[in-house]
Amino acid sequence: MTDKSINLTEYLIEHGIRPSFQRIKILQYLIGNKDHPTVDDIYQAVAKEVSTLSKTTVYNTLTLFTQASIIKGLRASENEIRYDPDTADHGHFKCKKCSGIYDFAVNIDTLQSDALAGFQIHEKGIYFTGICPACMENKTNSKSEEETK
Amino acid sequence: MTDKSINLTEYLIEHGIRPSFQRIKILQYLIGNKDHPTVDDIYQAVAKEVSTLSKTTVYNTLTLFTQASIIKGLRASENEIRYDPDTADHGHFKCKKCSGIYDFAVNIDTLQSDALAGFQIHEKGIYFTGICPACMENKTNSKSEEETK
DNA sequence: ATACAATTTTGTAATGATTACAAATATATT
DNA sequence: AATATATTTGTAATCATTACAAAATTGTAT
Ligand SMILES: [Mn+2]
Ligand SMILES: [Mn+2]
Ligand SMILES: [Zn+2]
Ligand SMILES: [Zn+2]
Repeated sequence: MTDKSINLTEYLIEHGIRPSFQRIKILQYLIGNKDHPTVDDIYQAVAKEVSTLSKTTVYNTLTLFTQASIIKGLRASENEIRYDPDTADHGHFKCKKCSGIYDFAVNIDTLQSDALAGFQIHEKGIYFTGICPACMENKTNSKSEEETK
Repeated sequence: MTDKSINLTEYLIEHGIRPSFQRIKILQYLIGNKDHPTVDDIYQAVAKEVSTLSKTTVYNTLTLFTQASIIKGLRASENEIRYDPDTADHGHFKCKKCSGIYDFAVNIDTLQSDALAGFQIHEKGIYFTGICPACMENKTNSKSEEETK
């Protein structure tokens, strides 16, 4: 779902998900924020619009969306799951300094040597870590203390 | 760290780690069990030999070993970290049925397209999930209920 | 529209892995 | 032996996630 013109309600129905108010708002946020937000990021943001929102609903909804394969849960961060509305195969680079998570294109098919013959593959996760270009130059990057917790 | 004949004490010293009794026992267990054990696996096993062992010591030691790059922490499992004494680049396949984690060779260099030019890469994690060959045939695999929590 | 059933949301209470912390123990140095 | 340093241990937080049941919403049948 990259096309902004698509109707979110229809989109959910097409994937067998009843389009409740909360679900639409959460999906809307995800599509508008492809920076791999955490559950709390999503909760905090959507709660501003839906004041009665429960974090449990966010968890429920994300699980539902993930099962319907319209989003993907990422393990790029140590402690928490981050979510990605881009379900196409791509790699994730996590900067140790600024904690930013960058997408990167990757030719996953070249990976599939004969090593996994006989295995039925469902998901392919490519996670790199290191220092991003911005943090490489900017030695005095102070975001790390705040965010890396 | 594949050669069994190597002296564990010397090995730790070479990597700047003081070879305490607990550390040697934990390293010994890791080298002898390359099935990617959890912290609790390691604790339960080593505690049989070192009855006074504290789980905190296991955590401390694993962090120390990881920082010294003699082992690697894996995020193949959802909730818990698993540890691998094989620090060479290789992929991990997690079977959703039996929860087993399989190593697989992967040509990681072919991945590095120009997408990450300018990024300083420290770690490369390749995590696949799906069904392993054994579980594909054996439809009535009951391990899943026990182990998958 | 009303009554009933099914679904969704919500709040609160567990769970469980990891971390923080300080006292106790062991090891190194003088 | 005395003292300083490093390691281990036990217990108490932390914190993301899950479990659960009541409340609210929505769908369906009269
Ligand atoms: Mn992404
Ligand atoms: Mn491995
Ligand atoms: Zn950065
Ligand atoms: Zn299996």
